[in-house]
Amino acid sequence: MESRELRYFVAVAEELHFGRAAQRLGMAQPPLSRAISQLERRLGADLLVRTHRAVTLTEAGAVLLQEGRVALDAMEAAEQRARRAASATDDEPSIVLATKAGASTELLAKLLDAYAVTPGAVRVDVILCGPGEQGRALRTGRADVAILHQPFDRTDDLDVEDLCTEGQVAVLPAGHPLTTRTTLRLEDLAAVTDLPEPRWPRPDGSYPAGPGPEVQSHTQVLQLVSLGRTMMVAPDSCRSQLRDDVVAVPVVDAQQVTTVVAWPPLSRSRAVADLVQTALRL
Amino acid sequence: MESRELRYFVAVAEELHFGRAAQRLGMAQPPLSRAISQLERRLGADLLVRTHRAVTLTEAGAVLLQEGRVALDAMEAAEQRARRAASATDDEPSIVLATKAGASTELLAKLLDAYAVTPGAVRVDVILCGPGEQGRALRTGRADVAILHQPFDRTDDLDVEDLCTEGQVAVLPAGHPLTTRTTLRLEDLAAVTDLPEPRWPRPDGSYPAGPGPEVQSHTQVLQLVSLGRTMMVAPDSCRSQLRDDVVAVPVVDAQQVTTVVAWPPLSRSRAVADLVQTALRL
DNA sequence: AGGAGCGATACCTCACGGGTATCGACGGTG
DNA sequence: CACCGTCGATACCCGTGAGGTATCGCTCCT
Repeated sequence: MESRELRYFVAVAEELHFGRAAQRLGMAQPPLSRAISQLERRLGADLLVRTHRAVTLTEAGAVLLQEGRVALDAMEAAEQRARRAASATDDEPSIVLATKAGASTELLAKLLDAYAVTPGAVRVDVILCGPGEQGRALRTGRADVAILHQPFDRTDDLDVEDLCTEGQVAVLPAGHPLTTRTTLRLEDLAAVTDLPEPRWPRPDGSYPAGPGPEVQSHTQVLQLVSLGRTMMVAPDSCRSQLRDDVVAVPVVDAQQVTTVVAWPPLSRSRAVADLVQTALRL
Repeated sequence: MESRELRYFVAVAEELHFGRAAQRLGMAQPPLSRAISQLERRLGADLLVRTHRAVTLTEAGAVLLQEGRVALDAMEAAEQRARRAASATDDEPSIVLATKAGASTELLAKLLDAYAVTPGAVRVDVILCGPGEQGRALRTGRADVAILHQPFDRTDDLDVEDLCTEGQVAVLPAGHPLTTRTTLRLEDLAAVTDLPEPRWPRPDGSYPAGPGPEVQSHTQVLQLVSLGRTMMVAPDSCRSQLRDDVVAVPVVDAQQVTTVVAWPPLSRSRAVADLVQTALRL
């Protein structure tokens, strides 16, 4: 099986629509149809069920989608890591740390400062990912180490170490009725209809449907909160970066959030090991 | 990057010789040369250093070799698992267990018997791998679960559970001088020059160089031992299957061998979970 | 009944993957 | 020191197949 065929299949399996998948792949629909049926012929198995109205996955298709994503990530990781190894030979070596845009700034700053004075420290590039995308950055080799948040991020195929656990707060516009409370419960938030949740972009740049505003950064969200256009639920530690026209109220029954440092298994980078050690000492 | 290019690169990186790699890939050397340099151009990085006398890996090449093997295994795993999911839809479902040819027969028999009476048990196909190849069978999707042996098999990217730990014995022809001893040490075996270690085939079917006989199965080895042509070091439990014209003598300072059951992370198969549970109860 | 939506089919084109022949650079050897 | 053997790169040719456009056939909605 060629990776091209697998990319095509994953696109169709995700979109469940040949036309849209072809568009996403930047090609016409007929060759895509043909490539998929050729793949099915080569595998000797049906992957998709085409009823004229909808495309659905067969059992084998579901398996190939799940395993295929892993394989494509591994392909991309191989390419990225080789690229980075090459540039490390020319320039100075460095590692890439992935974190959620705007999260845990304080912890991260402490970590980077502490690591910078470690003997043998290398440059650390920080990339900001959309929520839930840090793990993928690790799996595709765009990052060497990541800060992520249990239980939101999948970590089943990564090595992790816990850093800290904290509760969550609701961030609301100053003057909102709920800001008079000292604590909130999830049901209180569910009852809030005038402040829809913001919508973050998907990896491909498109936005999910919904009533909330489209956002790209945390500062943007805070601005929208202070304008009374949205609200946000975030870990306690975000309070240190809040503007004074927004109010944070603890949500007592929100899930505890554990901040963890994660890295790909098999990582044999000295710098990553040092950085993790530094993180654990904090 | 296409998987074809990666396969080509891995072949060259492993052979460190374009001609042999091309032969292994079943193609001519010039297109292979071209494909590799095209890959290097696309990555924007040199992967190989060609001195007219030898081909060596650059730093980036070494990274791409390591990561590329993982990625190619993942590609193959996706294909195999999809194939098996398809055939499971038609026929009855089954799982594949990989084990080393001829090892732990007793334990395995007990395990299969115990699992067979478990509610919801499915057919278990057993495949026999060359030494050290069970892990690869898991990683490439040819097997769902494997019996392997620490510390010989790599398990860093697999989930494992220990089953049992035992010492090792040297299996010698009856009448050999060392069979008068009740215990042996590794240095005793190293001093044995008349009985070379057997040579097992590599995954590609070729044999490593050496003085020992080429073998494909354990019975074959036992036959050769009884003929006084070779010797073997194996876990204690192999004693139960020995012919009476060979003698097993404990090797007191040989590494302890732990038999483990292993499966790919992310495996969400009910049958695999049941089999592992059964194994742990033994 | 008509039209819109969507995947499959038919057919064409050309880029590229793969083959053969050959070159060029080096190293061992008589 | 000239010769040859080895090995990767280059030049050139050819056929396959990936991708494009046009169109069909089926289904559902109005």
